[in-house]
Amino acid sequence: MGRCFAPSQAYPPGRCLMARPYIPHEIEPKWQERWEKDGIHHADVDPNKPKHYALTMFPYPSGDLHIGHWYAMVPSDARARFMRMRGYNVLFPMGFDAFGLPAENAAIRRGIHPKVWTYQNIERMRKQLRSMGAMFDWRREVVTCDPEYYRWNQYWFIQMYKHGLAYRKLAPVDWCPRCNTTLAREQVIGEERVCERCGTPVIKRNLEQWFLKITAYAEELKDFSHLDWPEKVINAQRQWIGDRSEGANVVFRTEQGHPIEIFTTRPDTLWGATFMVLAPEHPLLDEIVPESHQKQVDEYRHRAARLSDIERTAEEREKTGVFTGAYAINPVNGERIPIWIADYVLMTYGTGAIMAVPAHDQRDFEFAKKYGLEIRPVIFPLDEDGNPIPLDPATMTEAYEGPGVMVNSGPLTGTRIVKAKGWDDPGIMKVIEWLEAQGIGERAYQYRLRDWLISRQRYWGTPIPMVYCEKCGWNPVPEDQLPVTLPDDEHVQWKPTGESPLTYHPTWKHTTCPVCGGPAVRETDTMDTFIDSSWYHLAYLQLGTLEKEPFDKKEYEYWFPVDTYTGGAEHATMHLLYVRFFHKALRDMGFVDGPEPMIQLRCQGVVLGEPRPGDFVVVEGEWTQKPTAMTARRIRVVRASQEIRHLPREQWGEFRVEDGAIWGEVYFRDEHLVHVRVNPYRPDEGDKGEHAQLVVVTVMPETQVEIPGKPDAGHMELTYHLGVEKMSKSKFNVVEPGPLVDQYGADTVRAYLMFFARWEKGGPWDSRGIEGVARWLRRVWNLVHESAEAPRREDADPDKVRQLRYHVHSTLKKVTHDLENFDFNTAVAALMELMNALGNLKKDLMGTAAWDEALDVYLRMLAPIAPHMAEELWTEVLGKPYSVHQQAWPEVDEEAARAPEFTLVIQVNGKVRARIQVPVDITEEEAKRLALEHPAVQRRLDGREPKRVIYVPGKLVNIVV
RNA sequence: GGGCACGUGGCGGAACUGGUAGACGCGCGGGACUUAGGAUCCCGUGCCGCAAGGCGUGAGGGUUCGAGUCCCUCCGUGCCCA
Repeated sequence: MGRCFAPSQAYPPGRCLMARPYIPHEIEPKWQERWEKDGIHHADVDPNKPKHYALTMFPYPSGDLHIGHWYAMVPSDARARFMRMRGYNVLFPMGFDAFGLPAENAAIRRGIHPKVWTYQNIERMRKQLRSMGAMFDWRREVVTCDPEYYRWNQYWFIQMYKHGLAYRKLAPVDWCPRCNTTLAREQVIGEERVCERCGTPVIKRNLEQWFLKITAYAEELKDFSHLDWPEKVINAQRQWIGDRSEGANVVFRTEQGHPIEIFTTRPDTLWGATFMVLAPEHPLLDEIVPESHQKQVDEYRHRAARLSDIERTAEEREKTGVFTGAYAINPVNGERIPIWIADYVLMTYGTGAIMAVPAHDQRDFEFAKKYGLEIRPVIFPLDEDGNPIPLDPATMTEAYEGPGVMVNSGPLTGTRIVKAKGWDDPGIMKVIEWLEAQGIGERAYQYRLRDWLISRQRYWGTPIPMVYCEKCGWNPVPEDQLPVTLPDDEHVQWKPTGESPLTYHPTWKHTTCPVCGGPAVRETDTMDTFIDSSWYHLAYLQLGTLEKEPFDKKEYEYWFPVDTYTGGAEHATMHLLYVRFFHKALRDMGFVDGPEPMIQLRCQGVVLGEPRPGDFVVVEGEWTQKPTAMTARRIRVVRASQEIRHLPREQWGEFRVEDGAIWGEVYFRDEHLVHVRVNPYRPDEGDKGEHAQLVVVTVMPETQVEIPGKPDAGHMELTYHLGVEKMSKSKFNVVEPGPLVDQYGADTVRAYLMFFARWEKGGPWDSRGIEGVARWLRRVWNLVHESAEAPRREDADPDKVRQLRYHVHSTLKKVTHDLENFDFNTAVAALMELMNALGNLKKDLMGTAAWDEALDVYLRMLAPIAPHMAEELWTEVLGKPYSVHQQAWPEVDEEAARAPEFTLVIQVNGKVRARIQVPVDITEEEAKRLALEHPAVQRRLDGREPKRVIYVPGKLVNIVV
């Protein structure tokens, strides 16, 4: 019988067995509409069912859904579906993280309003998301740039402000002195740190900004005991938060009386402080530097402002600094000590000022040696008998940072310092108590974690709901006046100023003081967009409007917390930390409860671009510099290098220079040049590219370019060599899901994304591999169609039935286990394997009851992975009750899943010598007997007695000679 | 410089608590069916060897009856932090 290409509508039952081809775009939109219409993905509170809140990170609406979005969301969807089939009431919502910079940049560059740009993108991405066939409950969608959403950002902020968790403080920002504006971090370009627009070196400048007190939760955030999160993420957070350093805050004063607070872990060395060091951007410098030193201070500040924090604090770097001409008074002994500035002190770290004790701190020691500052030991180490060993500053080669006894320390002289670290050192504690009694210092601690700076000098974000009045200072906007909405009239100007357009708006910022009713101005900065994603998991818990409440209390009580959260690990120290902080802050303010917002976290890997070879070309032309540069007369693509590489080596051809022509692979190309690599790349011979010889070929306007199949091609169409790299538009290695879905259908793309790599690992995309998955699904499609037409039969061979049921139930067991554990690739592999087994058994069993069971189980297992095909085959082809997605996950028949026999491995001295099939219930004696009798063993035993015989039930017998 | 991962065929990857290395798929080789095929189906495919057999999880060492898996040293790659 020939192949029958009847279109599906004309598919006549009972004829043409393999007739109906699998055409995904005929079934996928159909089911998507039906599911939508029937609301089968709606998740509603149902106290009679166990709940499962599955959440996957919502996308930024950048324009188009990337393959990375699919990679993150599709397996999450498959697992949510799996959980639903297992009897859970599953909530799987979706929304858009819609505030952010790209929208504003589009406004600046193209004059399109960020709101218009964003909502257009959302519209497009909604459609694309639907094409995935995921079970999102769209009724709960949230869009963070919607005033109904961001009013709650403002509400939370005000609550935190009222609870002392939000405060305002001076902090440095990057500043372009030429454009006279602040710059976002991404606007500062390269190692030279220049302004992206004018190329002027960027400096740091202080600005009043809002902070959230995440450090108040540092200790609790380091407790991960309630979380089932990847070790990698936990480690990153732990390291990010850092250890608590315990010490004291001590207030020094300048000669003029300005307070300078410092933090130290070694208050016991206070009497050895011989100078102070301030960060170059410390605001006090504007007041205390005398005229005589102004110039050198300014110069130094200017230089320091250009370095990154990492460069400034690198340990190996030599410390630099200058004297400010000002002096401070050491509060413990009234001594006058010089104030220096040095770039290794950061404004963002601690208070931006340190006391320097060169005798007992290595960095201070090096600094003092370099600039000839006094080194005064105030801790002497002790010898074995407990007698102090005096330190002589003249002969010290490094700071003494260890324990000992305090000397030259006024009333505390003689105090023992045991550990030289932390509050459990009684000596240090004694010093702190003394400082507290004197009113010059107090216990304090610090973490590596800094408070969360949320101010952004940008338009497209949540306005910070604070108002400043000359008389009353900063006050929150009254809650009944929320939301403070962004103005979007014609007065908003999209100037690339780096400051929020809100500042320049003629009327927006002017308001009245909520306290005195007098004139006041609004905060014109907006919030960091990470605020938006810090509580969106709560916002999904509503069916109506967010107008009255941030989430529905009943919904909250049922659904919260998130059971499974999926997304990228790159958010480890940002979003994933902020969301935990937010939860804890909200909990302490009485809005939510429980230790953590997201119990289980799983992170997908990254889909990298496909490695690809460059075109193989023959270039004819004239050498301009033999043998490294030539001008091309003619460039001809000869064969894909992929093919070349498979040729035997002797056919590869060699580098030819004598006749003005070269043959090689394109490694790079731009408008004027093509780089051709003339020694063929031979990875299979260990060639890592070290013998590469590149010829730079200049392309002239009149150069002929011949690419087979492309008549009018120019040299810009030559493809060039690309290894495994992140996908990026400029490298042309971006895989777009749209065309893939058009070609293969969403189910195939879904299945391939689950199959091609371990989900948590990711890896390079391989466009050929998808064919294998497509073939598998087509085979399933054909098999089920064939089965539907097959005549019934009762003559099943019991042995074959046993085999079939073994395959079905052992696969079911594996797939269940794998989906549970996010091992999507092996789940798909198991289904492929079962498909192969079904293919082998079909002639014996198709049409029997056992066969029906097999297909039934198969389609249920397929449903989470290829939802459209499973539905079509289940409902339409087999005529089972709609919908397959509302069916229960099948139960494993443990009896059937057990193989009747297994392969017993027989080893001699740990090396495999034979394998025999034995029944599963074989006894130890029997197994050992069979092993010892085996000829392969006898031959090696050669009459000797085995020293030992090891038996591992169900596995092997190892005979030790 | 520190921390954390990882290193398996030509390729992507399997291998649960140490127990048959290479499941599944790609690619490749052969065959069938076709006017033809890049469609479909079947067979083969870690390496060496005609075979018996030997060798194989980055390199070297160790623990063990037995190591891809555990321990040590080194090399390489990736990510995070400084």
